[in-house]
Amino acid sequence: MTDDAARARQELALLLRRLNVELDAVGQRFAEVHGLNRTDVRALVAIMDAARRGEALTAGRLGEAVDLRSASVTALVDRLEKVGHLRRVRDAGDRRRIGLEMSESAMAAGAEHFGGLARDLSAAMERYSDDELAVVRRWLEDMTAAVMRHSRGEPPAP
Amino acid sequence: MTDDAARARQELALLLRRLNVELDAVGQRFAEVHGLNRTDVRALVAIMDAARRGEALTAGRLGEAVDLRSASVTALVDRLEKVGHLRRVRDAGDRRRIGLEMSESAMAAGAEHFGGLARDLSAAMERYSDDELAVVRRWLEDMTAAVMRHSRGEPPAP
DNA sequence: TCGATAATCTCGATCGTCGAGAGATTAGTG
DNA sequence: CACTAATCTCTCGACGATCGAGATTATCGA
Repeated sequence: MTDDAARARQELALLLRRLNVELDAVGQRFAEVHGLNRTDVRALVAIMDAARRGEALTAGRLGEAVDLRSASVTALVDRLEKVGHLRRVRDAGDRRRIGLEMSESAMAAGAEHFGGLARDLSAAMERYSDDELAVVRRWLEDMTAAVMRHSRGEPPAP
Repeated sequence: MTDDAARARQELALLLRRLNVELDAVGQRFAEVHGLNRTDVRALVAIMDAARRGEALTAGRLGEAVDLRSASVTALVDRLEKVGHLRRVRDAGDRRRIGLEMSESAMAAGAEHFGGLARDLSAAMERYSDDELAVVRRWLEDMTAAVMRHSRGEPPAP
């Protein structure tokens, strides 16, 4: 491979990092607008994702999703419930469990903010052909796989 | 546009978010391995980036880079200096200023961890042609621009 | 019923962040 | 040259998020 090609790939890695930073800023902005901290946003996103899959997250599973201990989850849910983003709902089947349901207002705010971003991104992709988007898709999947392997300390190429 | 095309673009947005999460996990892992918190890592990255540009970050500019007040920057630099990742160096020209220099060990640890990731990513790009990488590059730049516009509350398309 | 298990909550302590203000140094002005 | 304003960093006290340990409530099997 040429030096040019190597440099081009390094530049892509830097561009990806830049995009990563900007995407983080979107979450940051959402947090500031709604008076939330980073963990609160991650929790709401986790609950929304679960809802999209048709599951109702329990307090315990939320703790796993955002990597917090039970004491912190209680405080987290207290915060979000106090400002009306969340409801605690005792599970009818297993009454030890606490189901977490997002309020309509929080759902709407999330959809407005992040859904709006998804729309903007989608609109920015309109100028791309199906073939081009297929290349991007493959690249995203390959990069994700490479990052996951790196995170687990596994050797690079498959 | 067809529904299929719209769904394909939404899937790309989701893939991007997934990759974003995995990249965050890499930073998280680095933090855990070295006993640092998230802010500490962001600070070290900011200092490394500045060093790569040939600048020596001052305490004030570091605060701007990671969005912390001066009191927090002092505590941050205290932490990093205590474990030997950083040195305070009084600026000779303006003796109010404190220059921040990374220690060789911290620089090496960062290069090993994040440089290794960059290598893995680069290796995963070897299977792509120049044309394909050009498409990805354009896409990354377009997405970054779209995200930045969205963050500033500006209308989507250029 | 009773002990084991599971899910959640309470309490006290620790750590990161902030606002306000102090101390030190420089730049500008008469 | 003195004096004031501006700039940069640090100190102090307070607040909030998180954690570990243990208590509480509910379920299940013997």
